[in-house]
Amino acid sequence: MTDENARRVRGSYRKGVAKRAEILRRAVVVFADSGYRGGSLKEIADGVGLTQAGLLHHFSSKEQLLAEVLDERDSADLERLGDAQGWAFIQSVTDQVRHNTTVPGLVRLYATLSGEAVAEDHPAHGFFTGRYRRIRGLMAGALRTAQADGDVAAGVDVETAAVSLIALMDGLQIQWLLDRDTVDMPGALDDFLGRLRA
Amino acid sequence: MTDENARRVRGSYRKGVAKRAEILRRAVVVFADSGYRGGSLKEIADGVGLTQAGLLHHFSSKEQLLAEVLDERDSADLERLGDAQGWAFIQSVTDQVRHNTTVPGLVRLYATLSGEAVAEDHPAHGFFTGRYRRIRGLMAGALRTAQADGDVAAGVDVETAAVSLIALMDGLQIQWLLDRDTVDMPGALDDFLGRLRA
DNA sequence: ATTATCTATAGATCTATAGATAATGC
DNA sequence: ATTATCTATAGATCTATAGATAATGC
Repeated sequence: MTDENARRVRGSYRKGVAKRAEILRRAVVVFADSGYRGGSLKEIADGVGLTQAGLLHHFSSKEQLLAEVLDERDSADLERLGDAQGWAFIQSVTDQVRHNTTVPGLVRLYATLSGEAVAEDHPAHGFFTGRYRRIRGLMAGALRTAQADGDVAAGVDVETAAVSLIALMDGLQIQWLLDRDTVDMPGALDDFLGRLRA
Repeated sequence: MTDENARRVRGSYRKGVAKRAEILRRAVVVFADSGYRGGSLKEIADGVGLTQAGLLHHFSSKEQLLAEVLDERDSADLERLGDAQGWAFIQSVTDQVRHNTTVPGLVRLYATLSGEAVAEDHPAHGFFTGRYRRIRGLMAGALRTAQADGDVAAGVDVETAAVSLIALMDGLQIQWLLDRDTVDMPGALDDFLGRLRA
């Protein structure tokens, strides 16, 4: 009875693991350029030297591929943020924004997908709703600590400032993507943060 | 020789004019919900009681329909802004944001399309690039006047403030669309403007 | 033996065009 | 007579599945 007939599962070969990672990297680029709806599996598959059917051996559906792209990017982002507290956390966010100016592809991924995902039936709708809620919480907590430390002015409403800070970053990304020479993301952010300082 | 053989052009019938306007209204809703790429002519046509081919009698292509939707919305927005100067202009912008909370469909149209349109080959790419450039100019001008009038603090860099103000509004829209109960767009905007005041 | 990948294909769409018919109004 | 709208269809896609072949590694 103990799995006498059970098919032995061997797991992925080395080649498969590498290809899977390659697909994820390519999917980021394609979804960033064309969105989820606009980007096709064939385009991603072509970019990694597979047929579209070959790609679906690694991911069972387009939706699952998107989910993995988002999860991967999300944990990478969280990792990069580190575990700084208070004002140091806010500073690490501005470092992130500065870094973002060197990776327009990733910036475009979030700008494109978050726009698409405001539709309630979009597969990433829940992801973005949860992500914003989480980031607002992190940001509000950091601002609160910074305020207690005397780094942020006493009059600042941390909940509002958290929403606004995130909104500012998102909105700057859109303008920057459309006009990179004119829009100075880190500059605008520093300016905003300067007004919050104690 | 003077148009002896030229086909006489009679122009649209009353019914046609009305249908055309109806299509434009419906296209706003569909493009807002699904974006340009995701929204189909059939969906728009169904919504106004036409076949997809019937719709294309009024607009020669999907791209032309989008262009007309954007032009129409743009002039409606400009009209609504009025001709206030200086701080009064900034105030009319906050009125607009307050009004926007009652028309989520229109908010979604811009949020969805501006995300899609960061792709350089998107038919609305040029529209949004130009639109942001124009709005930044209007906003910077109003802030400069307000500063001269003593309504905005002397230390404020109006160019940066213009970019940031627009970015804030756009970013707030995304968060608000995803979480309408949590995000207070006019509140966050007032808070930001309060920090600019003299 | 199991995984990786391919070819072929079903079944949905989608946009745009051609050509026929119905409605409108000089 | 001209506009409005329909049916039919060409020609592109797209995702997902079935089943065959090639590559990998117990």
